[in-house]
Amino acid sequence: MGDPTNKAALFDALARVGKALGSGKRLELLDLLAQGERSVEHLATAAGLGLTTCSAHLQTLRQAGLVATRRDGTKIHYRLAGPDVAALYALLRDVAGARNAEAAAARDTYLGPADTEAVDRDELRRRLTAGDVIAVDVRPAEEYAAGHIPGAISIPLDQLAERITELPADVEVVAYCRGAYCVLSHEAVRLLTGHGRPAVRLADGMLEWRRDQLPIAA
Amino acid sequence: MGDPTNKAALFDALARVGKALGSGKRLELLDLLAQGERSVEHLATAAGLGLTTCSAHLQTLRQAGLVATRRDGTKIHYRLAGPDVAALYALLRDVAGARNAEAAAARDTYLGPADTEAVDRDELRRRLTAGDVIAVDVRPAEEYAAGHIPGAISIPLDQLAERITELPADVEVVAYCRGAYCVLSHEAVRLLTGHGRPAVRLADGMLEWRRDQLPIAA
DNA sequence: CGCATCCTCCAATGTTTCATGGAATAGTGT
DNA sequence: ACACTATTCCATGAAACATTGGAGGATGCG
Repeated sequence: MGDPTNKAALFDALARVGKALGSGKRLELLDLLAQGERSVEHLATAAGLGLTTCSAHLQTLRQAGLVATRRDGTKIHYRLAGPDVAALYALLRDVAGARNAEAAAARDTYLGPADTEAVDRDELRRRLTAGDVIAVDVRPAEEYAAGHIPGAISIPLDQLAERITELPADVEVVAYCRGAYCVLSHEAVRLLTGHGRPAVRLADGMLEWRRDQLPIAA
Repeated sequence: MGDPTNKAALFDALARVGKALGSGKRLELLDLLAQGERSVEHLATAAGLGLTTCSAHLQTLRQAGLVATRRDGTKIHYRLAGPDVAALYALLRDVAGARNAEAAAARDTYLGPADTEAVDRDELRRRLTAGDVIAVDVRPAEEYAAGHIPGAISIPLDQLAERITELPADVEVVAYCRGAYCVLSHEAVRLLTGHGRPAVRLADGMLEWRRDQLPIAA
């Protein structure tokens, strides 16, 4: 009863998924894929990887069952195998942030000084329906196109400075991005408040919005 | 903005937690620790590891922040750093089972033929309050002592054959164990039905019971 | 204090993984 | 068929990891 060989085989099989989560580059790829499907080349440049290196990491993720592929002409688009994969990534991130001091320190360093005010999703939804604020999606345009918070407008961070005039000067902006560990909304709020615009950021982002199955506009 | 060095440092820090989940032995240790705290020696024998090897794995888990220690005399007891760690382990397990064909096959091989009937938690709680069934915790006695389903009695699997007479012959037994991937309840139900006793198993176990914050008896 | 227990640290070994560049493959367009 | 693009496969050296035995540190007991 309970053959130790089978038991080891089971845990080793589970570990293959764990191993796939055991590389910063692969986690970065998952982070990108959580926003929508992407070609290999796009992922490589976005994550700062060599093409073959990126492909190898994607193979690892695919063998673990975490991502799936779709062929479109000569391009191959990778995507997360399912919403549970995004949830796993988010939980790994949250556990690391809560339990691992180094991870928490790295997060705080990356996100920069805690000088930006944040609102939670309930407050955003309440104030959005009240017409009190304007939600701005500061992620790259294609991520906005792959799904965004209903009512939000898209101004990618790298266009925000030049397009700041598109925003009404007297309505508060709520900027959001990929997720709680994404730097874009922090930068956006700093830029906006630096220009004297009232701006806060959403405490998390699309990753958590999708995870909790809130409505999404396409 | 968004220093790539800091970004890499963040993902590498998250990856340290992922790496900790990238070994079958470490997952087995987490599986055991999810049932309650344990000494190093106990963990080593339970997982079939050398003492130093076990200690090394525990150090890895501790550095990742997934486990914590408590000294009691010469013994050192390890425990999960928090309930979120158990949730992370459970989700990894579930994602692997759902997305990775090898993991699913390994699980099915380990748990044996699907010849045992399962009930879910709602049904168990309903029938327990109705006095319709008797819940039997077939985990080792110390895991029962560390917390169990209210109303359940403890008959460890390795004592079940000799203590079968303690069970009323005409009341259905619901056996449960560590979790959905634990073999004990499967074996218990096979043993009981093999003796002509009416028995089913709980579809999951204490891991999921704790995760969903259901009441626990001590 | 001396000794036993329990565990961690250290060093050495073999194994696995990672990054990279070149070759091979699949699909597109001419 | 041919060139071209996008990606995977393969081989290689460098780095990281797992396992094991023995030394060492902390605690408890007589």
